[in-house]
This record gives sequence, structure tokens and C-alpha cells, in this order.
Amino acid sequence: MSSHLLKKGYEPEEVEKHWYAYWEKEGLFSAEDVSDKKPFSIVIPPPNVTGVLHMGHALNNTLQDILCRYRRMQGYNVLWMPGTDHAGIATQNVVERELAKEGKDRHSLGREEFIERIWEWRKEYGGRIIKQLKRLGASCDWDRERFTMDEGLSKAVRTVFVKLHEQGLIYRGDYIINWCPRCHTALSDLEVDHEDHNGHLYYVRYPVEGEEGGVVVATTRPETMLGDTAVAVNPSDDRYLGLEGKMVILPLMNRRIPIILDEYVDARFGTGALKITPAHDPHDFEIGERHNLESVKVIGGDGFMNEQAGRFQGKDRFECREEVLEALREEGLLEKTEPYQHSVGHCYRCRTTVEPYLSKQWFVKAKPLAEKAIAAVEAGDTRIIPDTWTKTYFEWMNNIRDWCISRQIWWGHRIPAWTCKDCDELMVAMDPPSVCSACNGSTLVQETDVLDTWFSSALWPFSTMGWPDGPQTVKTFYPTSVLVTAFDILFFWVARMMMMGLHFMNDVPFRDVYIHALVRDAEGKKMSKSKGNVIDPLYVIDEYGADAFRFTLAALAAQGRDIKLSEDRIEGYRHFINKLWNAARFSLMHISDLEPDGSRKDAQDLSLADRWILSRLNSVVETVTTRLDEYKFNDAANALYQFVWHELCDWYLEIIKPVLYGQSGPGAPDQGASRVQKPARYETTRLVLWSVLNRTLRLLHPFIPFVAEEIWDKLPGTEGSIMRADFPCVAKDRDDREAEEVMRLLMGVVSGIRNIRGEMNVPPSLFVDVIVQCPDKGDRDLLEQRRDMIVNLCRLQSIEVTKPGKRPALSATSVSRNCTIFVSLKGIIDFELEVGRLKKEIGKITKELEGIDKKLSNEDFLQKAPQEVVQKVREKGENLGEKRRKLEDQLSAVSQMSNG
RNA sequence: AGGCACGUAGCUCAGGGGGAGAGCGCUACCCUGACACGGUAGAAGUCGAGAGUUCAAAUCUCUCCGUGCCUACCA
Repeated sequence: MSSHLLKKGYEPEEVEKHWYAYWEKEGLFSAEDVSDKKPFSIVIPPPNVTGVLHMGHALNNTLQDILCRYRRMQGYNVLWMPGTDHAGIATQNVVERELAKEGKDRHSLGREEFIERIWEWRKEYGGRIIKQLKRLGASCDWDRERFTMDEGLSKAVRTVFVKLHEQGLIYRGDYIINWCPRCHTALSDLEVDHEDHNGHLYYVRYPVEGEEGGVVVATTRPETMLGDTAVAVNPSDDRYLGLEGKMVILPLMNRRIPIILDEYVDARFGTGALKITPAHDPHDFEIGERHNLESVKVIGGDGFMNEQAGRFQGKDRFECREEVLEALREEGLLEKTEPYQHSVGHCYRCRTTVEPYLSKQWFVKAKPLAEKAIAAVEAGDTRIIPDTWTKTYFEWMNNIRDWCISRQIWWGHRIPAWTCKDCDELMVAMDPPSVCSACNGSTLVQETDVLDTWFSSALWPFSTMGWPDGPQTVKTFYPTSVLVTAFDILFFWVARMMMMGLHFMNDVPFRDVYIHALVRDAEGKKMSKSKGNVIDPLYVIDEYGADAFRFTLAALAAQGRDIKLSEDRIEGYRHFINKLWNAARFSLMHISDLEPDGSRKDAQDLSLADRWILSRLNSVVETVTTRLDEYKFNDAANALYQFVWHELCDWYLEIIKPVLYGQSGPGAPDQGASRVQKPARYETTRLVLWSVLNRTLRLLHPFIPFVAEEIWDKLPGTEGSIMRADFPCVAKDRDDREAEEVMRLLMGVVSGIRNIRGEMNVPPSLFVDVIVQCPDKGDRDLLEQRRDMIVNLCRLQSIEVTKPGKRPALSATSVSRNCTIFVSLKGIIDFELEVGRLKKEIGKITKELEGIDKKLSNEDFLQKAPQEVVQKVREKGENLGEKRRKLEDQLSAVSQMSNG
């Protein structure tokens, strides 16, 4: 029989596997480069090849998938561009660790072999995260998958580099940069995480030539004093008047260095005298530039003291600190030591303490690029959603500093620059030059540095579309419709895409930037690949199914707040999936043989419940559509949840059961549904049920694609994938306020009766008699017409609708609107219980009435509040007053009976 | 140091000037032919504290307390 169409419980695993393969095989994710349809495009934030799907990815890609599936159903030509990032330092670290296990390192392999090794690694593991995205249901156009180290993307990188260099926006020079001695490379400012550190402030006396006592400087990093080339004081600092130009003898090194004046020095800090180490501090470097000081590097790239450090050569930098202090103590030059908290930079990849380090690096001149990126957001060419991030964006853009793009690692885009061995000429070009442009020499050496990973990511929106070649994809899909990302890469990535997109494409890379929450770990800490505190979403998918997981993420994706995900929550939404499944299972039992022809010849036949559910469905369609357009995923998901569970299942399906089963109620003899004559409304009801389920599935598909497709497949009258179906539109003619109003009355009566049953402990097996008294003829007719519905939903023996009259004895009362409901409790009434119940109810109403009376007796409220508000409050007060009167009558009647 | 959030039911969180909401948990009664991953009913919050604006504040403004994050700097 048809009831076997669906299994009793939803089992996601098989269903998910089956449908994903089907979608891919049918090419349902494919975008068309040329199409009459309106374009909609998203580029995926490329996960690192080393990545394993974490909660952040799961949320990020679920939201993108919802948007893509939604737009596809709306008839857009959707391109969701997938790919992965080569993640320079991260990937190199992973493979280096692998090598270490074999007792090798990259230097023993050599550059070429090492890179080969990384490609091998990528071949084996690089597809892992893609597979995981597929399990989530991501509907990317996989045929277009890109990798930031692809030939095409590499060409884009070289093109951009050469152009920027020609335009003077890329330069090379000796500057202080952040150096990771472990990764052995420069880092951009963004790649350094600052953490507070409990250190010390050391006061060191530097003897001054020809002066008594000398000058005392304060420092947190005494080991750098070995590279000092001056001592600076503020020109207006009276304490050091007359010292300018004098020389001090640098302790331990016995070098003569000058005392200089510089405004930068804060007279209030420490002793007001600042030791200057241009090679190991960014500010000192600037001061050094201003005063033409020599830079003496004493720490090497490996974090050990070099030959300039004299007798400390070869020591680790921290070890050296202790030894320098010891030496100073011995010479009596360490004046005092104070505890001092300051922040220390760490490498975002390996947590090693970063060293400010003077070296030759490549930089992008950021200001000119940033100006355009600021203007574009100011002009509204790109919207940032939620808007609160706009300020942060401007803040950063306005204070942008040049971007250090060179990295001293091997895995990445090698900088396309060559130096002539003969004349030192530097050449930047797309392809290796054969001879020196200056001296015709032929010994050219390529720059060994590679580019910051984010340099290639910055080009992602157009490099993935084939730029600088193959213009068609770009023409159709650039600018992209929206970028979906978390705020933690707003600067790393979004800002830089804006700069590069505007500079090279003359248009913004995306119309909208939707910034979603960050999924944090149990302690509220950011989950990140390098911290290793990630939770595996694959477990969640295995355990609860991808749909339940996706729906949870969507329901929690409120704008502007972080998500601390709990498993209970996911379980709750799994129940929702199961509920939907069973609602479909129930429906299919009754409509699997239906042959809907799509006409609406039944329109006149609609029952109240039909009209009501269709009207409610309309309202959900509208909510889901508007909310998705606003990126309010949680609102859309919650509206669906509410509708499916608490309107469709709780009310509509329950109401139509007697129609479908061909019974008039539980009182009717059970002859087996099939042999009972179907009521006249049977066909109409089936059509409405079919139609509601059909549209509900289409609404749900973007959120829970697998289960929606599975049910869709079983639903009669549907052809092909639900992905090809239209997203539902509001059908204005189905809006039915009257039906909703009448249903409110009926639902009120039903709830009233159920409340009595529940509170009075009437066993569900007992069918009771009910009398409803209402003064209004219209209401009486309505109730009379739907008496079957009330009888069924409340498990009644009988129901009688009358004018207000004599109070039936031995009954409990509830009031809904102006109808008084009497539930007969002959033989089971417990007067004390009923007295308690009534008192509680009256108490609630009284409390509410107090508030209303207070308002209504306030002259200002009556005068100043909008009339409709006043009117509403009045009506409510009247209704509640009436209700309380009726309940009080009942209370005194019951009290008498219990006493007598 | 600046900036941005956030403190709402036991827990996790929505909402956002005129009726305090959800999920999980809890209590009572029910395995009634879709679903016990279920049904019906119920208990539970002076919406962080204080002040202000308003006829009306959980909601807007300010101050404070608490929490988290971001950016910058610190000799």
C-alpha cells in the first residue's frame, strides 16, 4: 500500500549520497557563460588545501548554498565558483612536518623537489575539503573548480604584479618587517597576533663621555642593545639639556654612539631616554632614517645572535637576553627591574614570537588603491551587510599601511623579478628575460621570494573567471552578486579584493558583502586551523544528517552575533526534519495516486481549513522571500519551522484527517478507511494538501535540499529535480483574512476545551460533552458548521451550540472571545481543582487588566497615542473584562456546588 | 588606549517603542492508524544596574558593572 512509500523514520545517509550524485550527473549546478537569464554569482571563499571542514566553513557554505539554490529556483543563471587556496605558509608547514617525520627537511630536498613534494601532497589530500563541501550539499559548479596555483591564476598573478610594478605601486626596499624565525619569512602586519605578556622593564645605565653618571634608558628587550646606534631624548626635556651631540659608550659592546633629539620620545615614559636600535624596532628604524643612523643587525633570521653581537654570537635571542642582563649586573649598569605588561607579536601560523627585522622586501603601495575602495563603498557600489562593519572597513582603509607581499618561503607564486649578475639591474616581467635590459648580460637570477598567499586571493573574483584571457565568463558574472564571509578576513581578503578589483576591472568585485557570524569554540574562542581547536562538522553530518545541520546553521545565523553551537540544538532541528518527513509520509498515503492537473477548478470548493492553510502558506512565502533577500536566514528558517510544524502539522493535517479517512469522527464505527464512503470534499482536500506540500518543499529546498528532493521525488505530479522547479510566489488571491479570523475563533475554542481537559486531568480515552454558548448568531453558525472539526480535535462525545442561557451543572468553563464553553464533567469533576483553575485564570486576566486600566485612565495616552493603538487597547480591555466576568460567575457557581 | 558587539526562562539563543518568544531541559496525562525524533496541557524571566527621552522603553540616549572580540601602540 501507499503507506510504504516512505520509511517510518528519515534516514539521511543513503538519500544524501543518492541525490548529490544525481544533481552532479544531471549538471544541475552548471552555470552558463552565455544565457538569457539574469546572472547571479558568488565566488567561494577558497578554503585552504590543507583545510578540513570546520564549523566556519560549514556555516559559510551553507549560507552560500541557500542563496544559490534560492536564486536558481527563481530563474537566475547561477554561478557558484569553487576552488581552493594554496595557503603558502600553512601548506609548507604541513609538508615540512611530514618531512620531519622522515628525518628530512626542505633544505635537504632542495627547492624544486620540495615544491614537487607539495604538489604530490595536494594531489593526495587537496580534494579532501571539496569532498566535505559536497557532503554538506554545496551546489558549486565543480567543473570550474580553481586552485590559486593553477596556470591560469598564476598568469593573473604575474600580470597584476607586473602592471602594479610598472605603475609604481609595487616597490622593493629595506624596511622593518615582522619576521617569523621559525617559518623563516616575513609576515604582513595582519599575520601577526598580539598577545599580552608579563615581561619586565629594565633600566640600563649608559655611560656618557665626559659626563658623570651617564644616562639611563628603559627597555623590555635588553638583547637588542647590542645593536643600538643612538640614544634619543625629547628636545623639550629639561633633564637632558645640553646632552645633544654628546657620545655615550654602549655597554658590553664599547661602541661610541650619539645622543640625539627626537620628538617621538615620550618624556613621561621610563626615564625619557630611549635607546635606538634601527635594525630591530620599527620606530627606531624611522628615527634612524630621520637621523641617518647606522643600522646594526644583531639577531639573525633564525632567531640566534649573529656575528655583530660580539661575544653573544650564536646564542638564542631569549637566552641572550638573560646573559646580557647578567653581564650588565656584573658591571653594575642594571639600575632596576620593574614588572611590565606589554603585548608581544606572534606568528599566526606557528605562534613563534615575531621579530621586528630589517630586510629587503616587496611592498604594495596601498593608499592609492584604498582610496578607490573607500569611494566605492561610500557611493554604495558595494554594500556591506550588516552595516555595522562598514565603519570598521573605513577605519582600516583610512589607516592602511603598505602591504608587505614578499615571503621567504618556497610554496607560492614566485615573484617575477630577475637581477642581472653583471650589473645588478632589476627586471620585472611576465616571462623570464633572456638578457639584461641594461647591459645585455645573460646571467639573470630570479628573485627567490614568493608572494603572500593573499596576493593571489585578492584577484580571486576575476582570476577564477579566466582573466586576463577568456573574457566571456567575466562579462557575464563580474561583478559578483554577493560575497559571503566571516569578518575575520575582512581585511585580509575582502578589502584587498576591493582594491584589486577596482584597480584592474574598474568595477567592484561584488555588489553585496554579507558578513556572517563566527562560530566559536566552547570557550568562545575563535576556531582556527592553526590553533587546532576545531570541531569536525563531518561528525555532525554523520550523526544528524546534512539537512538538520544546515537548517540549524541557518536558524542560528542571526546577523551580528557569534554562534556557539550546541549539539542539543542540532538534535532539535533533526526532529524537525523527521517531522516534515512524517508529514510527507502521511500525506503520500493519501495522495500518491493523485493526478493533479494544475488547474484551480476546485477553488469554490475550498473548506475553511483549506482556505486558511493556503492563506498561511502565502504569508510564509512572503516572509521567506523577503527575509532571504535581506540575508536574514534565521528569520526565513524560523518562519518555515513555525509553519510546517505548528500550522501544517498541528492543525491542518489534524483537521483533514476525518476527510481523508472517510470518517466523521472517533465516534463513528471503525470499518476500515477504504470501505467507508469518502466525503464530498475528499478530492479537493487531496488537491490542497498536494499543493501545500508541493510549495512547502520548494520553499524548504534551499535550506534542506536532500530531504526536500527525496519527498519531491515521491510526490505525484512532479517531474525532474526540485532544483528545476520554480521558487513559490505569493498568490494574492489566496490571501484570506476572513478564513484566518474564523480559524482564530475555532482554534480558541479548541484550545479552551483542551485546556480544561488537561488541567482537569480528563483522560484522553474519555469522550466528553460540550456546550458552547454565544450571543452572536454569526458565531453560532460558524461553530455549528465546523462542529465536526471541534469534535475531532477535542475528542468530544457531542457538542451543542446555543444562545446564552442556563449554566449547565457539573461542568468546567472556558471563555473564548464572547463564547462561553462548558465542558461537562459529570462524575469526574473535582470542584477544588476547578476552583483553583478558575482562580489562576482570573488572576492572569486581572493582572493584564490592571495594566490596561492604567493606560486607559492616562489622559496623555488617550490624547497622544495613535487612535488605532488606543482603540486596540480599549477592545482588549473590554474583551478581558467580559471574560473575567464570565469566569467569576462560574467560580461562584462552582464554589457553591463544592460547598453544598 | 581606541572601536565594535553582547548581557532576555535552568542551558543555548531569537526578537527589538504599544500583547515577553524559540529550541533543549522540566512537570502532568497520553504509544489516538504520519511521527514517542510524537501529542495535549502546564510551570518558569521585575529582558545586567541606574538615570534620561516618550503618553508608552526589554526595545532609543547616557552612565556604570560584567563578558567577548577587533584595531593600534607601549622604551
